[in-house]
Amino acid sequence: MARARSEERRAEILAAALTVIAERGYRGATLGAVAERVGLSQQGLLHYFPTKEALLVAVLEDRDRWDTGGGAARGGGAWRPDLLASLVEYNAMRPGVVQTFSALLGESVTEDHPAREFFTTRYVQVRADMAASLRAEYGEVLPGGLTPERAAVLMVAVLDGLQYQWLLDPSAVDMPAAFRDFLELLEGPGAAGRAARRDGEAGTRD
Amino acid sequence: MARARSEERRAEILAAALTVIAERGYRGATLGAVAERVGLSQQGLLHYFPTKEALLVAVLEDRDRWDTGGGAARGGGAWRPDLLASLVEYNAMRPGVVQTFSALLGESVTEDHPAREFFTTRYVQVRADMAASLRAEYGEVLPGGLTPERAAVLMVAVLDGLQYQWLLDPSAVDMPAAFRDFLELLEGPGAAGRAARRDGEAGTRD
DNA sequence: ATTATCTATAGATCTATAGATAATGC
DNA sequence: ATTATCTATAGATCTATAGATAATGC
Repeated sequence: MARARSEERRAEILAAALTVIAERGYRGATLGAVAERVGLSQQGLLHYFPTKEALLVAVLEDRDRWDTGGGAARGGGAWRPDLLASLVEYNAMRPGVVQTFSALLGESVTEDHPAREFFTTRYVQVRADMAASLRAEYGEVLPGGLTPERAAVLMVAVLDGLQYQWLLDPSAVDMPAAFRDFLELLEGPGAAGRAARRDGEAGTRD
Repeated sequence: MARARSEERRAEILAAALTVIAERGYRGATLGAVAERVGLSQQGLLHYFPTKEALLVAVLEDRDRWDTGGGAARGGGAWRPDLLASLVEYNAMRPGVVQTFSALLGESVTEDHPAREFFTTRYVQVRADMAASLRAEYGEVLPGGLTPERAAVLMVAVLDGLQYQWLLDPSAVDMPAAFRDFLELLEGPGAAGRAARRDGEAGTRD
């Protein structure tokens, strides 16, 4: 019971940290602000996460579990283009989470940032997984003419870049539609039909 | 003479601010660190820029002049795809500047960030200028099938997104090559030849 | 007068440590 | 014993204001 309580508390704290980081970035986030949101004193929070950096690491590990933890996600299938299109649609409904990780990604390029290695390692793996998915689907050359590896770099770039434009000006940027546009460039005309056939779904996109 | 001295000093301070922001972001940058780099006391610096925010605004205004100030840049021609390809190549040689603005863009999505409006306004205009350039070149539909407006959103996303991947792991990402890949997707095969003909240059890309 | 700088410092914060108190689990 | 929290506080910073000093420009 105590253990369960404790886990609950930690989860509450992580959720609060997500929110505060979205509002102010990691450097701007204060332990006091996170604690207040949970209804703890700042020192009470430090009982669960002994340092500010430990809290950030926990936030990042949590994300890692989410992204790669699900059964279907393991082994390269998580970053299939059609699943990504759904992910983008899902993300467009939770600006808070997108804002947290966009703020962290932006900060992570500065020196000695505790999230830097996380993002670096993660992108190596995400690009590799995407390339594998694209290769499985299209072989060595996509309809648009790129190799899977070269397409993967652009895919990650589009995903991240769209988030910034969308966060800054949600009404000016239709993030899911833009991502679908990009997929069509990569996959050539008829991509929507191909995806629908594979999933056994009817209906068209766009 | 006093005026000239003063302008020089301000320029020195702006250059130092660029560097410190690249290292630590705006929130992490301290006036003391900027001042030290110029060889001034923190209070001496405040003589030139009365607040930290005033210093940031000056950095951003400086960038605005750079981007849109040149004669050829005015009126929409600055964001032509072929010029962008050169800009990306140029940027790949100055990671410091790229890092400054990538860090600022990342921070700008957090609440009440003093650069938020700058980036929001800027992106509206950049997208519009790009769309105008693409329309002038291709008309209502690009070879890849997108309208100029829809292509512009993706182009900005690719530019920003590639910078993060490249800053985190320069040896893993060939930023200029990736951007050329994207242009070929947009413009279809033969884009390199088309650009070369327009510029009266020989030679191929890629 | 104005400009360029400096010393001193007020007033806010922030992280993290120390040590106490109360409740829970063997 | 261990867990969950709290009060108190040390030790660092940070921004910005106040006021002094020296040099430059009319």
